[in-house]
Amino acid sequence: MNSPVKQIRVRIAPSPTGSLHIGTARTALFNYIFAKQQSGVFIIRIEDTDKERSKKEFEDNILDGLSWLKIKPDEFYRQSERTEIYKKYIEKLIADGSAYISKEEAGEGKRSEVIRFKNPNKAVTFNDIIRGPITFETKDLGDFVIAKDLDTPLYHLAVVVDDHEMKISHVIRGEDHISNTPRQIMLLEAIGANIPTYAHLPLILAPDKSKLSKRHGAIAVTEYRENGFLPEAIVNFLAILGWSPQSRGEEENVLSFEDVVEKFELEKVSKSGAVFDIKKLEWINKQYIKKIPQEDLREIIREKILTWGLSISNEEMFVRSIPLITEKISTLNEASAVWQEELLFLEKSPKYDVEKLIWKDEGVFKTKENLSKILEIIQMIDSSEFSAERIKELIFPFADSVGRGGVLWPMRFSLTGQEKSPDPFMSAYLLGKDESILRISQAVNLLK
RNA sequence: GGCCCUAUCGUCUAACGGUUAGGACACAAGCUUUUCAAGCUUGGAACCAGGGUUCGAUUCCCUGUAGGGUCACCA
Repeated sequence: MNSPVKQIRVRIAPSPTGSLHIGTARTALFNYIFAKQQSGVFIIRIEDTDKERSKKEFEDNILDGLSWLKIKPDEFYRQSERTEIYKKYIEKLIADGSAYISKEEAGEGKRSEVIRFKNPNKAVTFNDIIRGPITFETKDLGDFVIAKDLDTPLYHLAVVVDDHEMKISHVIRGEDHISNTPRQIMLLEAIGANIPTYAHLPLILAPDKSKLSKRHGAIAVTEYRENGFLPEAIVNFLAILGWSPQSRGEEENVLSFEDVVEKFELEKVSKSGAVFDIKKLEWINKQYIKKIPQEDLREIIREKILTWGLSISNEEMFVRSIPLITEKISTLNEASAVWQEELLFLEKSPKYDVEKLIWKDEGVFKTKENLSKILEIIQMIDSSEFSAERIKELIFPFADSVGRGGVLWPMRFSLTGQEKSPDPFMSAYLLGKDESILRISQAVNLLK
């Protein structure tokens, strides 16, 4: 039989009982990448059959997060709106003897009747794309419950009916679902459905190698957004966590979404769990920050600084400092920290103890002399060519002639009054010629 | 505990029987800035153990060990 190429249809099936988990995001991403690559259809299916635990706010959070990561569904469903469909299947299953109504021990607020699947007790084997053949003996699974009643389907039933109705071709999900697969295959067979192809992704692990969970800190995608990570960086990081592009020695780490779609191979996804390395995420994020155009970055950084309740009093100094800030930060939020800690001297005139101007045992007189000479040099520089490079070029010969420490330290300190700051030339450039002259003059006057 | 999955530097990984076991993050050192970062350069760092198969195993098979997942009227 010449079967035509089957339409690829995949889905991500989050249950809205918590915020978008980083692991769910990765599963969604891998499904999305696979769909894009195979010209398939990507479906988001909200699995909200548990009325007690499902919350609209979580559904919103999940959808927002996915949309922020630019993972957009071609089709969207909500299980709570499909009760009638499940009901038909449950009735059919009961009618043909594949399921039965079971009387349960009443007590402790539990129901007295549920609907159980009649386990045929057989060996079920499926061929996992990532792991190869996996076999289970289903007899120890028992007659599991598939619904509380005709109008209240449970997880396995709803998944199976939907995967069938939605013609899902590939089920790509987390490794924690491997043990659910035999139950679902038996149900699929019972309703006469095709068995989709399965691919179980390795889990994302915490540093202690256990499944990543709330107690390990940030796991919600929205938290990463709030902490100044870029969606492109998260997508890039998640894509190479458990998968790496075919390489000839040199491995590429910074990949655009298009690159990933082009190079991705589901069969090449690794089998073992991967520890979530925040340091690497930060490094990747830094690479993406560097790609943002200066003007855009300026406004993003401005917004970050202002929302932190900090002020920007001199626009020119602020604009000049953007490349420096960009170079230093690996998340957007760090911009405010840099502004507050290392660039505070741009906001207010330095206040310091006079002795701190003196480098080691240079002495007051020598320091004053050096500072005066620096002042002289800076005054000579034309405002139009007042750059860190130019200042350095002119100060260096002098500094080398009398000893660098005695020149560079007082220069930087008189300008900034801070223990930590950019180097003296950059500090002078950021302040501008006039302000630099003013601050160094003040330092000269303080030295007596 | 039963069942299932997994096993290369600290971490993410490359290698598809023969390599000085490669890269990235992290780490260390040097340079630079005589501050702190960033940046650049260099360096240290791994095949879980034992049996097979083979001329030859990190690679294939088995056993052990270790780690993980899962055992709901949750998903």
